[in-house]
Amino acid sequence: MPRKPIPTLSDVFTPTETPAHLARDVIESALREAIMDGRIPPETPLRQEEIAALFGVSRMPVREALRRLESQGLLHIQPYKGAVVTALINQDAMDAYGVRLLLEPEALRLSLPHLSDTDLADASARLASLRSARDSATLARLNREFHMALYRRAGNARLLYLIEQELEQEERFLRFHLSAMGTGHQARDDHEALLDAARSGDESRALALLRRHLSQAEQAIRHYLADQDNPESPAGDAPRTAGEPK
Amino acid sequence: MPRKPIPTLSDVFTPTETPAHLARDVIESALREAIMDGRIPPETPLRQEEIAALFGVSRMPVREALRRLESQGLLHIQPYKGAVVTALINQDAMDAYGVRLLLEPEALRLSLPHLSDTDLADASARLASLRSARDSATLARLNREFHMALYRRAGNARLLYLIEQELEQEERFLRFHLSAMGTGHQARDDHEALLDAARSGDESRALALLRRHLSQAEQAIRHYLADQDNPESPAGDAPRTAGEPK
DNA sequence: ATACTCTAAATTGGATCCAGGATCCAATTT
DNA sequence: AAATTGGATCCTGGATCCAATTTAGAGTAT
Repeated sequence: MPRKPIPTLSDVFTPTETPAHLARDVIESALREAIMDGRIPPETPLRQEEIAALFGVSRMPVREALRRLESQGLLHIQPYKGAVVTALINQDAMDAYGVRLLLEPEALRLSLPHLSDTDLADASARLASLRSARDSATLARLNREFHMALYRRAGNARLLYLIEQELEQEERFLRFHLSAMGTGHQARDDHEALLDAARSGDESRALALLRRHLSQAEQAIRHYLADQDNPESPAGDAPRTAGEPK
Repeated sequence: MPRKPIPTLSDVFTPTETPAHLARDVIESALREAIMDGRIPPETPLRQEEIAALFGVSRMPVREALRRLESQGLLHIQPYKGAVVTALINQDAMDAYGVRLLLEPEALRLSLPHLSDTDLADASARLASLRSARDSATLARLNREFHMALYRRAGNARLLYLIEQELEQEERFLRFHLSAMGTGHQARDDHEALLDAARSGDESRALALLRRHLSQAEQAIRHYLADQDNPESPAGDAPRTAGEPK
């Protein structure tokens, strides 16, 4: 009996050459999903035996799944000590915004002339959903999908792959911290203007808007992280990662 | 007597950061090396049992090593069919040059003001070695090291990581095809001029040279690949490498 | 001879077992 | 009481065994 396949967008890059539901693939997808949407918070140690029991398999497929997740940067494995979920975006990882400021405008520039009405409608649909969505997880996902919809026709698979990597990292961060940051409306206006520029095919305006949007997002996160590390107004209590061992 | 009577053991023993030589890590490194320098050519199927026997271990550490190499893009694994070494740069992978044309000039721009005499000496040393090196493997490696030496001070770890990834792919390709391409001297002049511009801190000239260098390298490889696929003198041709099975 | 079917060998996926390192805790020492 | 040590326990790394799948080959019918 084929189990319900877990829809992962990484399937976009691996053209579903794995029709069989191998345990290791099921576990890998499930763990990635769980890590990405925060059900498994950062710093959580992953015990092979525990996961194996959870899925009703032996430790073997778990081990192979963990190895792959490590290569994808979601886990950190130390010999004889095990795997822990990697931390979210921190000050060091802010470098990614510098990279995105290079990659995404170029992707948009390449994609703009080839965007179809369907593509624009897809992006618009995400925006509409963004307005009504309440939970951070959905908001973060829609944000990524909106951006990718605009870049989709860039015609450079490698470029799109790298951008998606960065966007997934941001998504994971936003799922955790978006509500505490409270900059959703800011980004919404940016998105509206960006989509409008894309619709009219105004390249220079669209690129300028995207660059500004990314810069502001970087600044927002940078300030948020700085406040986390050194809270000046401890009114809104920062949910310090308690990390209670289960 | 203020003299310490007994030196601490940490002074006696160098705190080596790599104490454990796990089989899977040894195998992973060995296989990557072998794939990168061409001892295992593309399209080669890798049999777990064969590799295990070669290293005198069981299939288990081999399997974990293969998993990681797959995530790193060196292998392609299909369920129940096994792992094959991925093909080298092909027409599809030329996308990478578009990405490099974005990333590397930015890295050079960021790095240029902070390059020390030591960094420039390192780059110069690579150039000197490039002049005397004969085999493609060494040439390809020195090419990568020369570029990275110039970018080293960019101060954006993520950017440098991505560039290194792309350079390693190119290195792997060049180890195979550099001798057949015969464009080594072309690149040498580019490198000389680039290093000169970097020495004088002439940012705009250095960036222009780098962009031209990358564009020409892309064109050289593109033409080479086109000739491979569609040779002007169709004599006894090499086995056609069955393109996209789509 | 060619195409087809079915079987056996080859190969990978997964389960179970054992060994070695890491961690925690009590016992001993200072 | 604080620190060190011995050892019990947990967890991971690797080996071996069995199951599932693919592939190659023998055999048969057309």
